[in-house]
Amino acid sequence: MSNQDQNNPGEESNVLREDRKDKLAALREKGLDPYPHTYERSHELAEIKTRYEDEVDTGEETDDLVKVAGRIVGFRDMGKACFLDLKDGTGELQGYTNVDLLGEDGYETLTELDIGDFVGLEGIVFATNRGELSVKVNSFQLLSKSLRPLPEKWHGLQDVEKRYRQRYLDLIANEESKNTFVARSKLISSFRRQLDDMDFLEVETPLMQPAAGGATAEPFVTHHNALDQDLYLRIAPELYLKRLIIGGMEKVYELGKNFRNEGVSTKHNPEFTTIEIYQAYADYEDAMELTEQLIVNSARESIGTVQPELEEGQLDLTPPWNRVSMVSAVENRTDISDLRNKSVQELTEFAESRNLELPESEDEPVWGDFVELLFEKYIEEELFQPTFITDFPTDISPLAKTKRNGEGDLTERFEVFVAGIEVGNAFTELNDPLEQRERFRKQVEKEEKKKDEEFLKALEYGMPPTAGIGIGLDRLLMALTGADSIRDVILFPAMRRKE
RNA sequence: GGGUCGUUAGCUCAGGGGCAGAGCAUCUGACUUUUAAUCAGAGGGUCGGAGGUUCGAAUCCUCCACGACCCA
Repeated sequence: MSNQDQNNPGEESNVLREDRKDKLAALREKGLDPYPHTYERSHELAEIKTRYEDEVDTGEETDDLVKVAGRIVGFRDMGKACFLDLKDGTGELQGYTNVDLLGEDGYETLTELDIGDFVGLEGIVFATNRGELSVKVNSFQLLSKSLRPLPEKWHGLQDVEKRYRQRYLDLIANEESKNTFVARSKLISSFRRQLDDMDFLEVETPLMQPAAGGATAEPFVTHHNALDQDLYLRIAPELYLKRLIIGGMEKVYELGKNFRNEGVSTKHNPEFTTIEIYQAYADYEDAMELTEQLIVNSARESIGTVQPELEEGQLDLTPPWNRVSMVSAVENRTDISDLRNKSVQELTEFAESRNLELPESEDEPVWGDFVELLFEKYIEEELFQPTFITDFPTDISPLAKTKRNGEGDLTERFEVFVAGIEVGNAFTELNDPLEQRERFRKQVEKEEKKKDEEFLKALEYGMPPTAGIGIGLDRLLMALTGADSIRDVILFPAMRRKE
């Protein structure tokens, strides 16, 4: 058989779909509208379950007439009586009917419906002889004809590629997937609600920026035709949010996407969602408390617990969380002592002796690169219970303020790890404009100076002491649900185009 | 970017040189309280694509596409 419909090149064709198109035509011939505009339902399916579950005994009928609607996901025909499973956004409910209830014609029309079709059912609530709460259908209406078969109900949709490319099928077939994305939605609204309640203002800063700053990452480039100017999709909102602090908006947050033109992996999607929070007159100690609070509450409100059972064991988010300085973590895990006084030369030799290599870079390696390398190699994955790793090297933290006790090699910066995943990064913001200028100069020797000049200008007007927090919401959801891949928490993850 | 594995019916999967298979789904028939309904029968395939080896390729080889995992 040809894979292309004769009249519509490009349109897929198979026997199952042809059957359904024939049924669609037959319905129209009978004068029925297969795609009516609306249907007024009296209850959602979960409402009926909640209300009647304990009230109706096996074999008992109520007098309550209800109208429900949803997708047919199961059908059991017994000749002159049948059962169907109806699914709506809230749950599933069984419908029962027979020839006596619908008449010969009506019954025949009903049994010619397909799994996947949307219908409205009207009837009384009752419980079958087996005790299953059901609707005894005395009239029904087709609400939308489905032309393609759904994935098999028992095994669900297993094909990983199809689950990502056709997420709607995944959502229909795999309950856990649906639950993950419901949790995602609740997680996001929880962050918003908590911050709003604390009088933070939600703000929006440019996604398209003349220069992509605030982090080290490869940006996506686009072009504005009228301005005849290249623009970059933001890699972080940080530099704009600090301008708002400078402008007197003392508590702001932005929840949205960042874009990084780098590899795709189980932990990286080219677009990902973060929340960045800035608070004037606060420091990184305050940021740790706020981070704990936000994550604990958002876990409770999204996955419904602060002690989720994951494959690796039970995660316990109850504060306070462990706080370990990065240097001491590395010292304890390796046999390096007095790490802060080790030279780049010594650390290079140590790394070589352990077969460790720094990621490729055009810049000369600095002390902090090795501390970070050792941390990532030996400690990061072991951090199952929530932990703050504090006091990052200054030379890898260009936007963070150095420690207040005068230790210039370290900053008041932390990252927070949950279930072995880095979910957040925060610091006491560097607000000394001349020092910031110097740090940028060291950081990007070659790049054009203009890049950060507007931000430096803003800083020179004066920024109050400020704490900033960034939390990766995809990563956080992965940690809370035990997802192995970021694609399992992003509805439509980036995929290569397929012919 | 490199390595390993995968791609067979709508879905879930067997089959690894000799006729293209199973379960579910679909279609036909039976069955008026089933629930992975049951029973009997039938239809459904570019075996991811292209090339090669062979008397013969879903199967072996090469290249390509897409995906998963690991490494960078």
